[in-house]
Amino acid sequence: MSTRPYALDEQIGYLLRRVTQRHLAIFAQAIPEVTTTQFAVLARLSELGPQSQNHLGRETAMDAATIKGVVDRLARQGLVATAPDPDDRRRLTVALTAEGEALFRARIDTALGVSDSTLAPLTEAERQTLTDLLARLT
Amino acid sequence: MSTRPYALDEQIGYLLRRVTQRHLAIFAQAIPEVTTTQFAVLARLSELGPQSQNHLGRETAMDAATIKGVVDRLARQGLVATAPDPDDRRRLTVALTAEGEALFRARIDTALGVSDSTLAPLTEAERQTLTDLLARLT
DNA sequence: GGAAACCTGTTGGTGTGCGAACAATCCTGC
DNA sequence: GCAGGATTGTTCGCACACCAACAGGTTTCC
Repeated sequence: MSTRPYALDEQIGYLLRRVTQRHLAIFAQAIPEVTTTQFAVLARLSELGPQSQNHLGRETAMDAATIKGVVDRLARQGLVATAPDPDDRRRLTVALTAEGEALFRARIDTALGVSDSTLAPLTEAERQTLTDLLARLT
Repeated sequence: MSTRPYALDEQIGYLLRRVTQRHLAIFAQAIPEVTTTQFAVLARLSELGPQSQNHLGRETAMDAATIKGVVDRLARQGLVATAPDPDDRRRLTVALTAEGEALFRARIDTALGVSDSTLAPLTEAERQTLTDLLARLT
């Protein structure tokens, strides 16, 4: 019967949750208009242009049920607009509105600053190391 | 007008969300009885003994509203029990049940294996580096 | 050409997370 | 000894996040 101790504070899942908490708080403080997930959707739409809702979800790492809620809330704010795809009647095309594009552009620098603030306790080299290691765990 | 590009895939928040997703999926597969947050509560109760509900929340990085829901669901499963504190009538003391203690002990090794699986793409040295860097961002 | 397989979006249910507001209780300072 | 302030737990509302089940539409492949 093994009794390896379970050090909660050293578990990767617990650390991820706590760092995420801190990051979300910094983001919400800096950019109150939208959430991190909503901003990710704006970024991808700006980068890739109009996308079907499910495809947009895959591009932003959200399942079909989640992306629907996010798109609905963005549409309610007038930041994206949806339209049926004439070529495939199952699809719903999601596009940035002028307002959504404007908000995204206006907040890019702030959003990059949020990432910097989150990583503030680390040196430049350490930030790069962390980013690289995390990218290998996706 | 600056136009620094916004590389979503390199933003710390997006990376944290994706790595967390992968970790939660591995955990749910390996330990279907409870969630990661519920397991964290079991771990802290096992480590510290009975605690007031709010204090337990602080020890597991959850606010008062969140810890209440988690404790309620654990109580519904019979893994923890709550009792009023005779010395302070505001307080609700939360304690592991025998069943909760047994489940926690029985799943410790599996839970440590979940952390290993999450970190599987990294070498031992890289895992330590990542854990140390994340710990400095809490 | 038509059945099977697949894909798209929707809905309902469960479980975090957090802010804000509230009532009850406890503590502090005068 | 008591008024003001702090703490504890609760509730409500909002926003992810995922599973499972479903209905329609499209593709594949015989």
